Amino acid sequence: MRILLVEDEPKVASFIKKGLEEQSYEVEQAYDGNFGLKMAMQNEYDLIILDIILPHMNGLEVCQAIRKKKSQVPILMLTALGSTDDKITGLDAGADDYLPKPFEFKELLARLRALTRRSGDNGGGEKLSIADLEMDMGSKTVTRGGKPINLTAREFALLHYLLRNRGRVVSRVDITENVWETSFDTGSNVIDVYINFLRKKIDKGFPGKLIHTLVGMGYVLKEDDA
Amino acid sequence: MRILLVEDEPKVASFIKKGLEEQSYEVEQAYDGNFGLKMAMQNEYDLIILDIILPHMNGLEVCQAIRKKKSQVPILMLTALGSTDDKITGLDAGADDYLPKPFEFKELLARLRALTRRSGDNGGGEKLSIADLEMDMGSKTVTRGGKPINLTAREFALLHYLLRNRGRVVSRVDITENVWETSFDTGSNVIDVYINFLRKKIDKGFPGKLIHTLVGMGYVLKEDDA
DNA sequence: ACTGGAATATGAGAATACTGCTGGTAGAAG
DNA sequence: CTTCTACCAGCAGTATTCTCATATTCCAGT
Repeated sequence: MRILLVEDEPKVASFIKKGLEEQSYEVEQAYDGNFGLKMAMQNEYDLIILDIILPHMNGLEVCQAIRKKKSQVPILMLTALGSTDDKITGLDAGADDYLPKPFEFKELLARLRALTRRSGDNGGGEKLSIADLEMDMGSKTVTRGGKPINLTAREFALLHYLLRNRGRVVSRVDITENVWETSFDTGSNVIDVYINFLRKKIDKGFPGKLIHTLVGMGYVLKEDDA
Repeated sequence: MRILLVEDEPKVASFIKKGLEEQSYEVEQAYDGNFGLKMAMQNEYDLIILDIILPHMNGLEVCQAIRKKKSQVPILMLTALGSTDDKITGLDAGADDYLPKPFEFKELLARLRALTRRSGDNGGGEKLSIADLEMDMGSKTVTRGGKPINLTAREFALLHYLLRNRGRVVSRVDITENVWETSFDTGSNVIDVYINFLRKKIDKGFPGKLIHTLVGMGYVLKEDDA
């Protein structure tokens, strides 16, 4: 879990950093707005903690700049200003939460957990399932109806993505970007082929298909409707 | 934007409801935990505002129950308790934000915007509806009166466009540009044909037509006037 | 009302796009 | 060297999209 901490007061910064590292978060720091924005643009973070009062470029501007880039990183705004109006400005600038100083460290942690829950930290022994299909992220194993299923890395990644979006239709573009991580359209049919692999391993021989095709739209992982 | 408000004090409830409706949010109410949970399960909301102190089942329990169902609706916890520990419990129970009473209404609005922005911009669980017709963008499914309706990609796109502009007349040119994405007039009648397809699927066999023709102008999706 | 021309609705089938699948290649892993 | 994985090419079957020809409806101007 990588966190970007943008805070100019060295004392506060190192306090937060230490505390977060104790919880085994990976923390990178920036000491002013400009630099913070640059780091946010160049790297991928799971969360950004942003002080409002910063040299060069204030937190609100940084926040807006990040959002303009369509980035969806959760942003936690941090500041000494406690009045309602400031909070509102912060939240409207695109922040996801707001924490007034002084705060208790455990509250920071709690809000952090709330913000990152969604982005799906798959570090720990997370388990995903649908119907009688189970995927264990920890041991990278998949079973259906108790039977273990052997998947290659790609197959696993694809199934993982489908599982994370179960019930939602995912287009080929979605899959390309999230599983193959190339935004370029190679004009190939790899995805079809892999869907076919998965079908053979997951659906074939089991009652109730899980992988469904929506022609012209994409694929869904869902239980057959009753 | 549909909001579920779970709050037992009538005064507070109606205060919030009124305020939200002024901002043209659609608000539904529940007066205790049990009922709130039931409503949350049976309907789709864009956001849930949950008081912690409730009769029958407190807000924390409701929150956990909702999360257990894998539902990702943003939840805003509301309470008189202001101490840090209570906030933490709330956030860890699966809430996305926490607002201590008394609060200023505009702060509630700001937090609301922050919470709904996220679910809105991932294009995901968006839902559109008119009368008893519902469209779920996530699973690309359409139902009328609860009955599932199968649409092809093109039909879905057309209905989506009509739904986004429900109540407004859209011309053939509008449709060509927005659904077919060609600004060129091919001189064909594809649109008529597809309107006809849609009619067969969503109007035929149901009481009350939704698709209306305005000769010389275009089409509208609207409920029959009483 | 009546009517003729324009606009829209509808049915059938051709044209097209999409998907499932097989077989094969290159390269990595063992 | 053999096996396994990732990927590509291409065909066949099928669902979808579109065209066209033919009703039907609409509406101004009698």
